[in-house]
Amino acid sequence: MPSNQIPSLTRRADAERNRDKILAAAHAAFADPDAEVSMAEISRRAEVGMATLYRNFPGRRELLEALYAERIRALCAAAEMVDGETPGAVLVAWLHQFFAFVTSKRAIAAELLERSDGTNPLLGEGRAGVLAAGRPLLEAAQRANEVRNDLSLEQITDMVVAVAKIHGDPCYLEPILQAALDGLRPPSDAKPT
Amino acid sequence: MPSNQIPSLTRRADAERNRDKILAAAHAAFADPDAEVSMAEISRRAEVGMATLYRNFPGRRELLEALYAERIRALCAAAEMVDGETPGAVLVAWLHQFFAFVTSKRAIAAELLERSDGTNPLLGEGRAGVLAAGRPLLEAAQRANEVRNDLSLEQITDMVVAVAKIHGDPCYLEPILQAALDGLRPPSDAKPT
DNA sequence: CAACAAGCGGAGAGGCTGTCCACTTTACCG
DNA sequence: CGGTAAAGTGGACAGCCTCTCCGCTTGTTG
Repeated sequence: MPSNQIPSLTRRADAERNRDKILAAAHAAFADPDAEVSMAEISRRAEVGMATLYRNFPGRRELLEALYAERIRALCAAAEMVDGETPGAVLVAWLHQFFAFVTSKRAIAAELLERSDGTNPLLGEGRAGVLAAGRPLLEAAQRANEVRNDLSLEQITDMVVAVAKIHGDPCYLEPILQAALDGLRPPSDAKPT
Repeated sequence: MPSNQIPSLTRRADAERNRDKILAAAHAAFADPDAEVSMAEISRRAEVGMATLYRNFPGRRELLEALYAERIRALCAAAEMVDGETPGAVLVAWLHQFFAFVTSKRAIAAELLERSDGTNPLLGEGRAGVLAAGRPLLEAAQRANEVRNDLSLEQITDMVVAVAKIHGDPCYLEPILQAALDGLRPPSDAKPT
């Protein structure tokens, strides 16, 4: 009697197919970093009904998270692999990767990493995962007195995201990021421990 | 025959009254810096029809500009009055005022000072005026070699606006702004002229 | 005071997010 | 192989948004 297998694991084949169609359509729709694509648009492109879209992903945010979960995981993994001469350089290098990720999918990433706003209590792996991955880097850099310690990782990532959200081509953004990251260094009179 | 006076100066009394009602209602509606108020909401609060609202202000942006034209003008005027020990300090002081303005009316100011996006060719006095007012301060600070000169004023104000748009209370934002403004200083090996 | 145009309200077009439910399709079991 | 229950589906719908249009009201002025 094989029917006692967990029913949720035996999803119907067409449901699986539809989920894939949705992800594929969404991927295509968001190819342009600045594209602002509506849920209705995605359901149209995927040739599924709204209900199908919303059953697979309870809301817009969840769809975006699913779309970029992979890249976010890569970003978290990168936190353990970046290298640099000093802890501060490591942190900065990782923040550059983070910045590149956000700008590459501006519209989505910005939405995904937005602060919770109080109304949005938990936001899955997106923000939390990135924060967990980066925290050791910040702590090391602060211990080495290379980064001011009146800043939390949340504040730093918020700053990087904010810069990434500025409209403009990379040439325009790059010096801004440079300046902002330079500002992470202690004000030149801080003391260790 | 007094009817040859410019017609647009002889607006009907009720029209004038309605314009005032709209501005008053909008002011009240936007009292909360984070309020996101719709045009429909404003027309409801002002007790006028949509048409009246849209005849007075062709679009949302124009209404916002009218609402804050005064404060923006004050900000421009302030550019000539701030003082500080050095040109760099003057610029930073003015940027702090700019920041305070943006955060005090986050929702509106962010929208008002948004880059044109290409689709939005001219944006009146808002952005342009602020830029014109601040430019001398930046140029002075750069001449004094207190601010890196790979940054334009647009880039700097965009950065400040970006930080101001981060959600969070002042205690959260303040260190971020501090860091970002610290980063304006030349990378410590720049040379004059 | 009457005529006319300026000004008005609100319905409506077309967009969005997200919900709901009658119907279709699948998977399992005899 | 076929019947049936339940999983899955589509698209209409509600309620929001911005902005437009048009027939009626009302201020102004000779």
